[in-house]
Amino acid sequence: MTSLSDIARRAGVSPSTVSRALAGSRHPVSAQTQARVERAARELNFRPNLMARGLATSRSQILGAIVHDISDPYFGAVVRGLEEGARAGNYHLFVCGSERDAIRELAQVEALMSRRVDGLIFTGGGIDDPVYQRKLRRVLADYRRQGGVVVQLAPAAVPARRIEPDNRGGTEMVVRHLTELGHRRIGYVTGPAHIRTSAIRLDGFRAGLESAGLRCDDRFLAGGDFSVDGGAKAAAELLRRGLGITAIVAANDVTAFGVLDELDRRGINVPGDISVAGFDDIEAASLVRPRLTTARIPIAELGRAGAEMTQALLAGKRPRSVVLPAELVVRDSTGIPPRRR
Amino acid sequence: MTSLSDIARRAGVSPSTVSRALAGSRHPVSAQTQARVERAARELNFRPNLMARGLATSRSQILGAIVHDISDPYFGAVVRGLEEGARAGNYHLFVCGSERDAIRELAQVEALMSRRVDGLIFTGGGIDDPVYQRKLRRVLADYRRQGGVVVQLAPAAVPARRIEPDNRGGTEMVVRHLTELGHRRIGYVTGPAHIRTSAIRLDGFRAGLESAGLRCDDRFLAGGDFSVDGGAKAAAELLRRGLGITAIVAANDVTAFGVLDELDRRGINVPGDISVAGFDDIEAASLVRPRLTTARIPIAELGRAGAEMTQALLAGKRPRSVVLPAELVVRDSTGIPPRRR
DNA sequence: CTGAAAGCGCTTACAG
DNA sequence: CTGAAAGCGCTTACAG
Repeated sequence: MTSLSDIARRAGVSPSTVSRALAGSRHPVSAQTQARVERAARELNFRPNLMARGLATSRSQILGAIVHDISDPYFGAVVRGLEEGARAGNYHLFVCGSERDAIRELAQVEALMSRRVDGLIFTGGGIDDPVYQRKLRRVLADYRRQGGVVVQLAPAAVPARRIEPDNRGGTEMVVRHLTELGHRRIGYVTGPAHIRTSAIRLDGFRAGLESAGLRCDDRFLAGGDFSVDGGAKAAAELLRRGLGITAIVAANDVTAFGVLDELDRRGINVPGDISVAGFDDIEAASLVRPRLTTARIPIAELGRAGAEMTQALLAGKRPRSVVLPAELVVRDSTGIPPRRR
Repeated sequence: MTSLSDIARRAGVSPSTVSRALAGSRHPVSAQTQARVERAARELNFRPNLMARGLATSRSQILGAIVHDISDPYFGAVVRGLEEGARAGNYHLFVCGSERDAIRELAQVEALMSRRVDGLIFTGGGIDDPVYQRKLRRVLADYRRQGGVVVQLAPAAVPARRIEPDNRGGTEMVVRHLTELGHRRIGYVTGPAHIRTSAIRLDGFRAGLESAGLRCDDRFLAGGDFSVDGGAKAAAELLRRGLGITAIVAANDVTAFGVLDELDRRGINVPGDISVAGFDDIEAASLVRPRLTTARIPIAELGRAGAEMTQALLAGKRPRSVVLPAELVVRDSTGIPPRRR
């Protein structure tokens, strides 16, 4: 592996000068020397060792992202945005999956800290668990003390700068859409119980019902986990309860896909018999049939903005936390309730 | 930031000993010392600086993966498998998107090399472009010379150990399925022209037709790019040509979704009027309507196996390249051709 | 089993 | 504008 000193020798200058010429230092270098060094570097195919540079500068130029599930299309889109934003600022991106597990998430944070990532980005909702939160809080305090910054692109379980979608408002909008269509018996499939996002979207659901003068009966709630399977099972459960439901709101699109699938399997027409709505507006939402009504979040933009906010923090700026509005997208999966049941 | 020497001081031993105690060295350490060091490390909340370790050992314990598009569900699943496999071997994973662009891919490879990743994994098909290939070949030679290993989870454009799905055989199977149903006029939507995978799947398509005694007319081919939009446009193009097509095979599922969407928009019944099939069997394939007939690849397993092969190579083993068989999954999007046109 | 020393490949005050 | 020197935080022969 060719190193700085190899270039130095070939260019007939000192390693210090090579470093300054190649690493874009603010220290002046004569045009002639600059050219000679660049030439030598090119000829020797020099690739600076970024671990060495990182050690010397105590800046890794790496951003660490923790996602709940890398194969979930929502996180895929977020990561895409993050990568764009990171690349634009000359950062690399580490992606770690937590599987929404507190232990694993802590392990990933520790690992990222050992890699000395400059910024930590939590892309999913925080985990509601006091023990975990206490530990995380302590670890992040350490991290900040050493100069790290942390950003969360979802409701946080510990203090952190945030860019988050309007989970509550978005869900309320979806519910309002349904109540305005005339629905009164609306079921809800939650997200995983221990994730903050789930709680907030559920709040939105309740608020939506209330503002339509409806009360929220717990029997209309079924537990999901942001997966297709979870959605299908929850839909089955809601039907089993025989509540005369005319609409089902799912905590996210993926869950809604499971609901649609289960209803289809049972020959229940959507939206003729039951309306279905989701949350997120991932690409597949307009590919399923019927096309899914949902609350749209600008997912990739969320990622890009997250990377930018992280870099702003690293640059010493004080960006404010922001809430991104959700937008109702009405497609074919919602309609007026059936005449009578 | 607390370092090895801090621990050493607190435990009353030398940094060398701390290193040996904490990094799982094969060098013996007395049980007593071991305990004292571990205690000190715990008390001081020690997190070893992996950049420093990497610099000293010239092993980063990082695997670098290059994907065509991180938000594509296929690559999402591959990355998930890769991460599992990497974690199992105590490696971290860097993920970089190339957008199927030769320039950007080369830049990502260079970046990963600068990070001194131990292994390089190309997850998508190689790019068919002589200039790019020459450059890549040279860069990879450098990389291997410095101890790096490279694995490709798809048809490679340059020499590399591979684990690849049976792209040709899988496509042939899909075509055979259609010809056995009675289809004779079958359209094909290709993948991006410069990607090797596209060429091989197209070969499979042609071979499938031939073995059914049909000849492949280029008018039945339309160019796609592995995107929904590309699939939709290609379907429109095929219809515009008025060839009396009764089936469309798409180079991948995502493309097939676009085809389905376009046909639906035009009120063309699938599979009543036209059958549609894809390739990959990503999760969404069974969520669209009609459910998509496709050739299944064990995507996440491919990723896991890729990470394992990379580690095997790093351990000095000589694993053999393997082809993973594809499996025909018949769902609702294919059926017998309509009586007459 | 333990430690002192050199080295990994960079950067950056400091001196000139 | 250039260079010598020290340092970043580890590991690992080498000596004992």
